[in-house]
Amino acid sequence: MKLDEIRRAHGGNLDNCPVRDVLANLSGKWSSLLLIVLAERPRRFSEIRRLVFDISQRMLTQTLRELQRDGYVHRLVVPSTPPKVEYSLTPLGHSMFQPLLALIEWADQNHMAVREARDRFDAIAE
Amino acid sequence: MKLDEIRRAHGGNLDNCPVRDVLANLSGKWSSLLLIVLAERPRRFSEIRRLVFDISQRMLTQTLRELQRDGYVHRLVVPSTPPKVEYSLTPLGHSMFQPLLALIEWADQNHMAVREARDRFDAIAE
DNA sequence: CGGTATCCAATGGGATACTG
DNA sequence: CAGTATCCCATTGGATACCG
Repeated sequence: MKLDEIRRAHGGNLDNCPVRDVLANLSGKWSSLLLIVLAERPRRFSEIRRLVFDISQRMLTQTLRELQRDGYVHRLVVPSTPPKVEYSLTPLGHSMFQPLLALIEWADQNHMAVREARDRFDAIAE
Repeated sequence: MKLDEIRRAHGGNLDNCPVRDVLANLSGKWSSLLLIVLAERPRRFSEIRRLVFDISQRMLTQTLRELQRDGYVHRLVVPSTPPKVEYSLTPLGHSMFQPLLALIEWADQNHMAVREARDRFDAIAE
């Protein structure tokens, strides 16, 4: 794909633009972290909460709903007492997670380079 | 890389977590769009503004600064009258753009699947 | 031309309390 | 257990005016 095609997809067609429309919902504070947890294996609500221990209950519910709405996450309710709810990645979710994982691995490997760039920038600016 | 390693990198080490620290700055409303424009070729301030025509001057300046601070973007001032400022991707920026582009292409190719998932979700919820 | 500065509205997100 | 509901604060981002 050519870069100018991607760029032009944005012009004149703002709400439909894939970059804006799709990536926007992956850009939240918690989305990628929840996807990492669910890509490993299906998890229950309380399990996810323990793993991402500083997320509030409100944001966990809300972010899972958004990911479910976009078709990345499946929500399975097991009616029992107490109720169980299991979250898992859909095929679409797994498909999307492949390129996302590449970006996550880049972040992991180049974390220090970014931090050093920041320190240099801040040192000059003072 | 194993998923549980990525996940565990988050636990107990919150501010240093690469996922949070690096991806957070790529998650803004304009970051990926500006990176797409600059990955094509270097551009002047006013050029970028024309291409991403609905960005405000304030957000263009601010987002470019953040990308520059993290080491993705280089800012070259040509002192002339009128002044010229050219923005371009650094080697680190080009390196990061490879996995980002894969995600952008995924978004482009699966845009409709995501929209359909949304419609189904909204239809059930009503 | 390429910015800053200021003000304001909208959104994101945390804390707490309550519920089937 | 897995949520909702409410309130409130912090951050994001848009509009406008001004500047070297």
